[in-house]
Amino acid sequence: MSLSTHYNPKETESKWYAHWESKNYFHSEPDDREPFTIVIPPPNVTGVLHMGHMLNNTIQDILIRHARLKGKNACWVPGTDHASIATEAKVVKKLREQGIKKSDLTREEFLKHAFAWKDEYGGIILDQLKKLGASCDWQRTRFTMEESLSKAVIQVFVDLYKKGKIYRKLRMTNWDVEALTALSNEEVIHNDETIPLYHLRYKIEGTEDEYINIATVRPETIMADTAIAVHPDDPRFKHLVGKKALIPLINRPIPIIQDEYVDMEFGQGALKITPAHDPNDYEIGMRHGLEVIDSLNANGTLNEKAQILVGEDRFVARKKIKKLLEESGNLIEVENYTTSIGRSERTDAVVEPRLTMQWYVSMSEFAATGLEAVKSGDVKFYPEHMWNMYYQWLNEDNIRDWCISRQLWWGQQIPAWYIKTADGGRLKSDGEELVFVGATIEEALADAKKETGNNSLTINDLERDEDVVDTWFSSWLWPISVFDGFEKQDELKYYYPTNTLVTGWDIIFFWVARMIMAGYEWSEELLGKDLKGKQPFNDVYFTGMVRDNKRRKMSKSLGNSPDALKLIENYGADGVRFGMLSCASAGNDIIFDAPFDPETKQTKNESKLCEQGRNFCNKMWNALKLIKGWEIADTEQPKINELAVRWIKDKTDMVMADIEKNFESYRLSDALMNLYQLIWGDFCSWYLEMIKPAFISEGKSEPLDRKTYEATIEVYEKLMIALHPFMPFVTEEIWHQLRNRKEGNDCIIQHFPQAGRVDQSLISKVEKAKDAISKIRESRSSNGISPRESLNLFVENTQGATALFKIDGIKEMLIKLGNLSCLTLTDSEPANTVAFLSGTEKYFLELNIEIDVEAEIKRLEEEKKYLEGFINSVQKKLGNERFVSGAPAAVVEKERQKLADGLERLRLIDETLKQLK
RNA sequence: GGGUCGUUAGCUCAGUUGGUUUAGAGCGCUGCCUUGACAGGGCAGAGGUCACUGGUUCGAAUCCAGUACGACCCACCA
Repeated sequence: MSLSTHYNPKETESKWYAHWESKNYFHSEPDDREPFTIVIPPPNVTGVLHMGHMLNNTIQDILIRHARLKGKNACWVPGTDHASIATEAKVVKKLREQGIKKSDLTREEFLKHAFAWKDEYGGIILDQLKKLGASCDWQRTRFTMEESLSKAVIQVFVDLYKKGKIYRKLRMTNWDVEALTALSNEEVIHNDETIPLYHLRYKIEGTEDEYINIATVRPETIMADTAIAVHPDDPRFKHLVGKKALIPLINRPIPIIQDEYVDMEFGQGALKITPAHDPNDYEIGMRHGLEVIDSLNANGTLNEKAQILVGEDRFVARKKIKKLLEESGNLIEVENYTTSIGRSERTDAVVEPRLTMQWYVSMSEFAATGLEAVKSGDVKFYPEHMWNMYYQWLNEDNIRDWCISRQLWWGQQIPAWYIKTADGGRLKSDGEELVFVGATIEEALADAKKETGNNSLTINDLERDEDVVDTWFSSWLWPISVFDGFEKQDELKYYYPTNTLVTGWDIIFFWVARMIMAGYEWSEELLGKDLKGKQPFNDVYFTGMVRDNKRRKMSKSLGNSPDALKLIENYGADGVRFGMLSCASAGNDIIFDAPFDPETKQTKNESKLCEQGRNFCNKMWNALKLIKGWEIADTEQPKINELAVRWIKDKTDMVMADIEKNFESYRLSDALMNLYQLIWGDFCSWYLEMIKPAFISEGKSEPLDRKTYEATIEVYEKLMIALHPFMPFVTEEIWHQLRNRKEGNDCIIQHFPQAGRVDQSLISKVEKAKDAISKIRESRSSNGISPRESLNLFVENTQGATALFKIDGIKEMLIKLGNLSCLTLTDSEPANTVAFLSGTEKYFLELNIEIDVEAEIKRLEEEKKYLEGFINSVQKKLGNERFVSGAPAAVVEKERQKLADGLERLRLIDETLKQLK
């Protein structure tokens, strides 16, 4: 069988993925092995794979495959998130395109459409993960809105309510006027925007031409003003305090009050107070007992309380009122002003502060638990400094209660009921609506009967809260609920706590912190004394954000993200995995190198790093081709091969120790580089050249001895297993090409190579030989001698040289890789040669050409200069009494050795220079 | 306003708790090498006063302080 010159990832990848799945290698069931568990950060069910997912999931797959090769019971649970706002927005948009309005549908009808949408588009992203090679246990695929997970949400809600940790309250919240729902603070993205700042004057009541001036960016809200505030210490306004000002256009009088919140320096020094439309104004209003006038509808249009411009959208109203104010003479000036504007993360609508009744989770206890979990080391962060950000979110000064209700349909409906009254309202007590929380309506009814003493109540008298809970209120249970842990604990007992969470730092509070809190809240209740730890995961590996070469976050709207699937098509999944990883160290944002095409204004689906990954696959493929092309004979193993085999085995073992260390500290890109250099550099460039049989004639070469061949295959196998977590497809393919395998003997389930004992002195001797070979090549190169021309080489007969060449195979190695006709120890400097140093050995290469003595002298003098500088620095160190007495003996000894070597080298150069001159 | 991270070769980054000769990798660049595994390749080479200023130390890219620049997070912003 002949192999093509280029590795073909396409066929190979689909072939092996199907094979692994058919063998059920990704599936995990509890058994007596040690588990290694990862739960996927569930992507949005309607999402498509982007670069962030690629990075994230590549890392998870590496950890899972590594654990599997280490003999652990590896379990990677995949799934998707229902992403309430984003998905609902998409569904609404699609229905609108079909001419269906959400408001014309019942809740049930809408959900039917939403689920139909989910069934059609949901899961695309999971199929895309398969292309990447993700070895998820697909039989365990979960969805945050499926029955079991929804039941858990309800159970947890009821539990927290009973524990007094959930409450309902009227508060100023962030309102998304497009999605028509409240948002949590974290769902609002603040960015600086430049907008007009309007300076207005309000006439003082009872005067003809006295005014008080204010500045506002929201003139359309003036009709809801209920006061003007000035600073108590501000002399400019002292005489106005207690008087009333008239709101322009509608002439409603409002009091002028004093409050320390006002910044005297800003704008006009006086502040209009609009309690319904600004959180700070609301606070001030509360302090002064001001009326709250809400002049905006939920959809952002002005209502009848505004008296004018009723029905206009707030931004249209802003433009129109500017004109009206101008006409009425109340507009003083308009200036451009840069301020931060909050927009909805999901719909990009400018967020409106709005006073609404919402459900909250009380966070102070949760936050303390969350902090302690990380502080105590139960949960470890990689990189560690993420603690700072975590602390900043959770410390008692910053923590805020979590608004969990959303005015949407796509999500788990809040399990709370109210008692309907005859007039269509809800039964109140002390002005507050009576509410009953229970897992079922019957439970709520029982409570209602008890509380009201009215035993004639039936379920028909109850109406359920319309709202659903925040998506994160289901995903914070993910590490428990994916194992159905709230219903039964058999699997939870085995898999919990999970091992590593791999996620972006941007959701450290949204998700990571809350999962930790949920873990501490419920795991012990569920697992009791069998608990292995309350934390949902032991380690959190934070990936960076993937950015473009201008350091902008990659996003669809900017067009600066390459198409993830196209990249896989172009470079193979292994190539892309290599590319992603080689620029990703934990916690640092990664700058992905895809070039920008100014013509299409899109990022090209090209990447130098992925190309390098593809080339690496090709390199390994061709090494395989070389080995498989050799004829094997039962001949005696030549000394050079024996040495080469010993060296590559030791070198491999040595690197395996580094790799293991790097895995332990999540230095995955370092581990990959270790392997890259070992395979490409040591194995291909050096080892294979050392053992490569001599060429005889066209298409024919000497046979290779069987012993070397077997050893080579063994080493190559080891390399493939070690590389498998990073590049699973190419390694599986080569694994099968290396030998005829029995059914089920696959790379994915081998044992990860152990680091063994290593003969350091052997390794360093071969390194010396390699150095001498490079120097021979350099001499050729700089003197214009072809590598094909065999040359004579002499070595100065010293103790060091004898020791080196005593090693079986070293001499042959130099002859073979340096293309020498002979290598001779000599006591005198041979004529017509160029000299070079390797270590403290002095070599003389016979070039068979006229030697340019001048150039040679120049070269040596440069080397001498460098050496003198070096010796000088070492001598200075050793001449320092405090160094010699203060530094560890080993360090001093090393310096002495450095000096001795340096001096010896200097002597040798001087010697040659003298001869040349 | 509070905080975090970063600044090392033209570019993207390592540098594992201060000592591996006077700092490494990949890409890019330069020279040479094409019928013999691989041009998606080979060999060799050029390229860095480790942002700056002080300090600690026998010794600093590495530790400390300050400065500058950049990125980000939180809060506030009429």
